[in-house]
Amino acid sequence: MEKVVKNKTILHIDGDAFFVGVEVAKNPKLKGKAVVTGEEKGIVTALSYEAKALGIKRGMSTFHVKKYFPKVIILPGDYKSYAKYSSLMFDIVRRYVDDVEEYSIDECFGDLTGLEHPLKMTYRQIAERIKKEVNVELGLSVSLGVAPTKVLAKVASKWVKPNGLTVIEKDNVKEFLAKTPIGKIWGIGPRTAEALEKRGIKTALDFVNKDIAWIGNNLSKPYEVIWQELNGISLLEIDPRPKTVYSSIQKTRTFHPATNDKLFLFSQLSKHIEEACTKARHFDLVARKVSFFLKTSNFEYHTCSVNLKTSTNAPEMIVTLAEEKIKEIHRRGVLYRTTGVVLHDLVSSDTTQGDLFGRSAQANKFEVVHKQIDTLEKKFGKKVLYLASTQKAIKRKTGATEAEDLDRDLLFL
DNA sequence: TCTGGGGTCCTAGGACCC
DNA sequence: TCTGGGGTCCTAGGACCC
Repeated sequence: MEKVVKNKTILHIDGDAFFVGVEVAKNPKLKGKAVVTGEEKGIVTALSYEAKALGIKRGMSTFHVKKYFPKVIILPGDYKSYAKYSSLMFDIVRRYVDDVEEYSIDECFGDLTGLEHPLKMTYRQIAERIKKEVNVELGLSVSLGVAPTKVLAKVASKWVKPNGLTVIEKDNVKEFLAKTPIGKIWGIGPRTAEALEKRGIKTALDFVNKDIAWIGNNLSKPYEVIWQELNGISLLEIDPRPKTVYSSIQKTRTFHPATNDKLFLFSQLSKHIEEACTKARHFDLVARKVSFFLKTSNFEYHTCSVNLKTSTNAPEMIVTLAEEKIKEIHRRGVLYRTTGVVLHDLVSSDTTQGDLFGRSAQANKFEVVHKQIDTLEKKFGKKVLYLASTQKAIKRKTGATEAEDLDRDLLFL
């Protein structure tokens, strides 16, 4: 049987300066003002168009903003609200579209294919309705793109921003691609863009005009997919599954100044392990592999990873491992700016394997204890209990006094 | 871009096995 | 002991995304 390639119509919605958008929706007095979020992190994580116009950029330190742009309003991130508005936005899309992929907190894709007749609207009209309802009901500004593939829908939603709606038809794809620098295409980052530009490929149209064989010979597989998608052939599917399955969980932290203090670095790792394990327990996942890294002030990674004999989400054994392994990767005289822990090969913990091959009794015992601690912490707030090895990281972070530290010492496991 | 934090996927190359 | 060739599995690391 011949495989029928169906023409698809994909919708992409992108929140405009989403975090700030939500802040304005919560407090309309902020409308039209230069607003940034990220106070709690010390760097700008999102900024209003008015702030952008002043020359403020993402990643700029809030200290710098305060000093040079004293009128800018700096807000702490309110991630609970962002998540709430996000899911309200996706719900509006689901009024019209069955298959919705929640791609990130402020973006989703929807498969509009075949909805013209049942909804008695053109694709553009469907998008207009969704946009209007998000604008009116949530007070959020969003930009929408409608196109034959996901990659083209991303091009479309970026075309007019903020508050735009752009439809790319099969026949006018090339007009859009001619005006799109190759590095702006979803999936083509700075490395690949630079390599392509050196070979004379500057726009997405230049890329599409290359032979598919050339792409295959010079680039890796994902770029062949991008090539097809830009040519209007839909290969990337909408994945409507809720995003609760992680294949890895990581916790990292950068600190200043960079340091060589092994004990401090270890206790940072210890804290990361606890946090990562807490998240794993929340999703009932256990890790089969864990890796640790130290990042130097030159942005080099010193990594090591370990396969766990017993998969687990309890931090004790992992912390012991980290203590050994840090000796291997830590070097004298090197300054480190970031520490990180990644739990890999996560599998559901309730797929209880037989005792022989499964989790050891000890791992299970720890996990049960931690489940109880999790409940306790939900009641009394975060960080009621933590491992002794994490102490130094907590101390340094909060700048707590000796007396306060002593108080907390009583709660050690 | 003087670079925060949390994810995914792909590939080259080594180890090991006929 | 030396010689092929081929397959699979795993690892580290790169590149990309928000």
